[in-house]
Amino acid sequence: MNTPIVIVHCDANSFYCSCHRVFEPHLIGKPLGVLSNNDGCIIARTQELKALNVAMGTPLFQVRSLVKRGDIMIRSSNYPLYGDMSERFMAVLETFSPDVEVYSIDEAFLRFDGFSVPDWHIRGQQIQSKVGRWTGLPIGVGIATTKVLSKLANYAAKRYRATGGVVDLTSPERQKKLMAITPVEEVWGVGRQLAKKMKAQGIDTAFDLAQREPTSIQKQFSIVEARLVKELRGESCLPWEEQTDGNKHTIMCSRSFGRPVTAKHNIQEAVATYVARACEKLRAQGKASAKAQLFLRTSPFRDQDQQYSVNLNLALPWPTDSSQAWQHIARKGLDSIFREGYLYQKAGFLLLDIQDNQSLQNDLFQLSSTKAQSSNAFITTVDEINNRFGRNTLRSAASGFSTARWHMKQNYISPHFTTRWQDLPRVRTT
DNA sequence: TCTGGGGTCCTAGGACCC
DNA sequence: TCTGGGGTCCTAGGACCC
Repeated sequence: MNTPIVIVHCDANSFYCSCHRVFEPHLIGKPLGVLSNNDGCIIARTQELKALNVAMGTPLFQVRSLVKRGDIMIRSSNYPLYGDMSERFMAVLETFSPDVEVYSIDEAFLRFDGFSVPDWHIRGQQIQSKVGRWTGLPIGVGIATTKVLSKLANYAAKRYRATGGVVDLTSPERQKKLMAITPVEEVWGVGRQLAKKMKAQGIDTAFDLAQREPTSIQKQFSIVEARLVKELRGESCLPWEEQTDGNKHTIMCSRSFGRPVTAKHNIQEAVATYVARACEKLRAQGKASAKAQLFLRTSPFRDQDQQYSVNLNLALPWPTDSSQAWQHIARKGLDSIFREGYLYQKAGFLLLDIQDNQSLQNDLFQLSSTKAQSSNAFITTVDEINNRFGRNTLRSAASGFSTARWHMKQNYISPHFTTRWQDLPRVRTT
């Protein structure tokens, strides 16, 4: 008999918060929130914080008094820490299956193809326990035969405490039971808008959705929702993507400013910084691009102010990973869209149509090959130095200085426990 | 005073071509 | 009175995800 393919979905509970707790154990059991860039709003919450009815996306200023009183704890986001903890997490998962699809920084699908496992629930507990012991991260584990069902299983693992964080949903009877009590908006891929439309048609639960014909769902919605129905019925139709990163179609770098910005030279510095960062990512992936977008806008939350939002398409005649080429055209682009008199809040640079850098045509007329090579050698050296000594060690003068007023706020930043030598935790013995 | 950043995929509609 | 049809490419916008 063929062993069915089993898909196990693992994700860390309150991942960003849990990363902080690993290195600051006094935060365990406390209501803890992690802030977005600029310390703007809360983007990750522990159970204890959720219990206090602090919603996702709550602006910091609305809970400032709770923070001051020590009722809740907060940390600025610390992406180097999360990235490093994520790698450790994924490395543990890879000890269980050779097929790991890293879906996001804090979750992954494991595929078990041809494994004969006597008890999936026990296997799930083993995964959970090993990740806990090796990384300190608490995780949920959902086990089923399709991605959508395994996500659903993991939802149940978090929602129902008695599960201990592990749910085996390989049996059709258990699938039915769970789906019947699960609101349709909890299905992966059904957001607010879709849930509203579906409920208007009497689709209230995951089970209701699974009962519909995929063809009629496709007519009313789209092929995406039709696939969801099939997956809920146990028919696997979402692709398995082992190398999800490294094959991006777009690369974005954008930031809100620490405070409103009016001066053109500040915006120029910010844009130069974002362009440089996006091109760095592009080179790190060995890719190039000929199309991009530059955008600039005021704060949509400031009703009292004049609003301005603009999105400019940029194109180069051939794909390149050269920061200088993109800097040049982005600067000209900014000249054409910048308007005096607005309180700008955010800018960004988005590279589109990312392609391999291998087969690129050199521009025979513009650059002699020796000039192209020396420019390559220069930028490679800059990237190497920045990799070794930290981002922005070497940067273009156009990016300005780190004290600039448009820079991010990070008032609650924690040490880079795992990625900076001087921040390594110390252990004392007595 | 203070409201994130970075992605994906799909559809509709216009331009253009034969 | 009548105003092709189909294919492709591109873009904008909307929905979703973490």
